[in-house]
Amino acid sequence: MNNYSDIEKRWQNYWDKIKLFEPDLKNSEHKYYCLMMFPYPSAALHIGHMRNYTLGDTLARYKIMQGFNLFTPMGWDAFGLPAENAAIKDGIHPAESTAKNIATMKKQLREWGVGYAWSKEINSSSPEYYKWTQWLFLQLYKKGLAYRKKAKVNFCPSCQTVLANEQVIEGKCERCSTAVVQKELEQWFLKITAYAERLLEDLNTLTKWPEKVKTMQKNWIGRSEGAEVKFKIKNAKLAMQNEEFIKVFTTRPDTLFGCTYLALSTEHPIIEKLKSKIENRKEIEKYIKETKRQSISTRDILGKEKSGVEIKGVKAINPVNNQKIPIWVVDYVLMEYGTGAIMAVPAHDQRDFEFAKKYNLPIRQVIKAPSPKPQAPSPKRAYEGEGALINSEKYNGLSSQEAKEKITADLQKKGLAEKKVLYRLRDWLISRQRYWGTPIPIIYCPKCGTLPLPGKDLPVVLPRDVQFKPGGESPLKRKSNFIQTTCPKCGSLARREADTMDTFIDSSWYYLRYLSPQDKKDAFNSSLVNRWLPVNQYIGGVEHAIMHLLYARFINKFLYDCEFVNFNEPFTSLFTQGMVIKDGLKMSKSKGNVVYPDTLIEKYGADAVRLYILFIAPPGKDVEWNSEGVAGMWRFLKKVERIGLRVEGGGKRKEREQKIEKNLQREIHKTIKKVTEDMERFHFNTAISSIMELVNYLSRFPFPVSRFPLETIILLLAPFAPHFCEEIWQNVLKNKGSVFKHPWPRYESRFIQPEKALIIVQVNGKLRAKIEVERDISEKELKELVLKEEQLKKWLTKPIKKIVVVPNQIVNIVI
RNA sequence: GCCGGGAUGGCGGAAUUGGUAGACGCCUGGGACUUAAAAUCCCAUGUCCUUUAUGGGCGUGUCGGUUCGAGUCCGACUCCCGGCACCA
Repeated sequence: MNNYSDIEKRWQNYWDKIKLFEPDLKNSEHKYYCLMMFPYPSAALHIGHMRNYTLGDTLARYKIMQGFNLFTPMGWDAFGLPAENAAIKDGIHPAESTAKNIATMKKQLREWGVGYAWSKEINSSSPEYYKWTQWLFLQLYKKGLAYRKKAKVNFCPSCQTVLANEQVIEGKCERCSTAVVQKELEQWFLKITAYAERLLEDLNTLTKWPEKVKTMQKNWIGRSEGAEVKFKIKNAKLAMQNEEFIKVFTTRPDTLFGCTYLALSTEHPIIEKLKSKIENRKEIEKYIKETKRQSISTRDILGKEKSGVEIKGVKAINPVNNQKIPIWVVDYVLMEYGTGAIMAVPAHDQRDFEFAKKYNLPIRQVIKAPSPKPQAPSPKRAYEGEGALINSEKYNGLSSQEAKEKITADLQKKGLAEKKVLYRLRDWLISRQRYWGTPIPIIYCPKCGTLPLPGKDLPVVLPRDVQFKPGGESPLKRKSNFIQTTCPKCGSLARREADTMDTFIDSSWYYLRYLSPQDKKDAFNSSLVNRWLPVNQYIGGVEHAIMHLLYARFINKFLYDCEFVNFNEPFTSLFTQGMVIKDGLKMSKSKGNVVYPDTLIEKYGADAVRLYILFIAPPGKDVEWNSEGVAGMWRFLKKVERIGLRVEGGGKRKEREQKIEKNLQREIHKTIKKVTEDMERFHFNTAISSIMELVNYLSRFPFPVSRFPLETIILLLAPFAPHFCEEIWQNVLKNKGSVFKHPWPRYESRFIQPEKALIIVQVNGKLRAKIEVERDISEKELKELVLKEEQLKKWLTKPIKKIVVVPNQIVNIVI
């Protein structure tokens, strides 16, 4: 083969013609829904993308050969920030650039031999799709799961625009370097917290998800059991009747006696309330102003060194011992989590410990670590484990567990504490002050208030004809014929919501739409969806482990509760692929380290590149890209091709199989077994290497050989190198029909078992000899054989203490 | 800062359950074939020592532990990567 492009195109057209990837959706028997996370249509796809899609395609082709009724659709997560930025910068309409990118990507996917059920293609930015994203929002609204509240955004005063966290670089606007400020806006939220417990609990049912993803989700939801404790505020001027409290949440009420100060978030409302009593008001106000976060991102807030200022003139009363303790305003307590205030226990919390050291606050040990690891709070660390209470008056000697119960119960009697379960998970802020997204179907009427758009009026169409200003303010806001509308209830002049939705909503339900992308009546066809879902295999980047996968699970559960779907979790099995790294960084256009596969494909063919990309590492791991090895895969395919030219004649496959030489027979069946097992666990790299071993074995074999070994190799290789294998299968081996319509080969165990066993003989765990013996001989016989071995004599210089025998494998002599 | 993951030759990696570390491929060196080149084939290729036949020591990020036996399990640490709620 020398003209790859022609041969590859021919087979790509052939697969179209035989509808290899077009499923029969009416028949869901033996179904296999293989789903790749749909991509954002960025410019051209690079090697990193190619890795993801060949991985999915290889699995899909393997499943076809196994006889599954495969459904593997593809679509476009087409709304989002980059297209809008490009529009602002270059004046090209997002719809235009998106369409162009999609065309490029489809062409590339095709050239790679990556097949999809293109008749089911979806695009989240088309009105046919986002109409139903809006419908979904209305369902959530109807059930009280969508609500409005104030929330902060990054705002660039110079560009007059809201910035994404990504656009804030060290507190400054990425476009104009102006210091970013925070702005409070009324925004829409989805009540994902109402599902916190179920999202957590049902992780247990996801047995085919990677543990690491489940752990990350679990920690993200962050369920903690503890108590909310009230600290009274003392001030000379504060009368008893209008007592103020500061509430804190703690998982460690057992350490209450070690609490030596309270720490408040800079946004805690009590500061404003106590204003008149604070002696160092100026100082506090100055501190709050200075530390006013320049970014709303947690990593910026918690990533820097902690600081704080003591509030003078007021003290808090520790409810367990009535001790007066200072109150500090600090920058390491988030208003969003818990009560916005914490009780600080420097002896038993590392952050508090460091803070106390810095500002010379008292550190009081109240928990004694259980021996044998006596761990007093050393000069360097807090002891964060549990243990026995000390310095805690009547609770001394109790275990942490007992003390938690008892102290909480005692405080509860006095109305000073309450048992609580707290989640770290926050509600999902979905409002975006941007153009290129799904409009939120809400109308604000001066008389009737906030109203959902009636379903019959959907979709709220995103106006095409808008102006993108260099400043970057959302063009929807200025589009008066979009904003102005009439109230669906009273008919008076009303205003549309100008914000659009987070694109994560688009991607939280798309897997349902694929079954009926042209449906005009419903978002999805429940009866089809219930037969074809949950998705058998979901494949995507590990960077989506938390947000996208949690949002999709949440929306699915919501739809389940509404009885639109009858499955509780959308994705049965999840595979997270690794990233392609170049020069130590994730390959991405913004980092300027992308490698495009096109020239490699031109030189070596798509199959060699596919093979190489799957060969260099297991698909779950990150891999550093180096184009040099592609040639090796090309050589490998050439070698297979040469064997193809030297096989002999016809006969029935079964007969050919019988005639084969015994050792070759064993190698073939061993390889089938190995490749099949590797396919199941996504170890495509070792699957390929064992096919290579068989090819090496065969190429050293006296020729001609019968067709059976080569046919097997072609079948095993077909999912990886589809064009090449189809060509050999049909045009060299002269088989009728597609190689993918031929069943995946099966192995027979009886051919695999070797007669002899190779025994590794060790002395004190070090390899000293290898001997071949009959399989399954008794331990006694084996020991005798081993001890007779000449080459061992020189090692057995001391008396033998013990002999460890692992049958058919290893003998370790301990001297 | 917090959560999750990773580290094995010159390079990508293999070793699936604690049992021969380095499969397979790349790079590099040597040889065969050839008028020559390409292609192909063969050999070598962790490292050090003794050199020559055998061999032996060391070696899976660092330090320590468990075990007859550790890349794999446990503890502490270092560095790198992903995520941290408006990139998707």
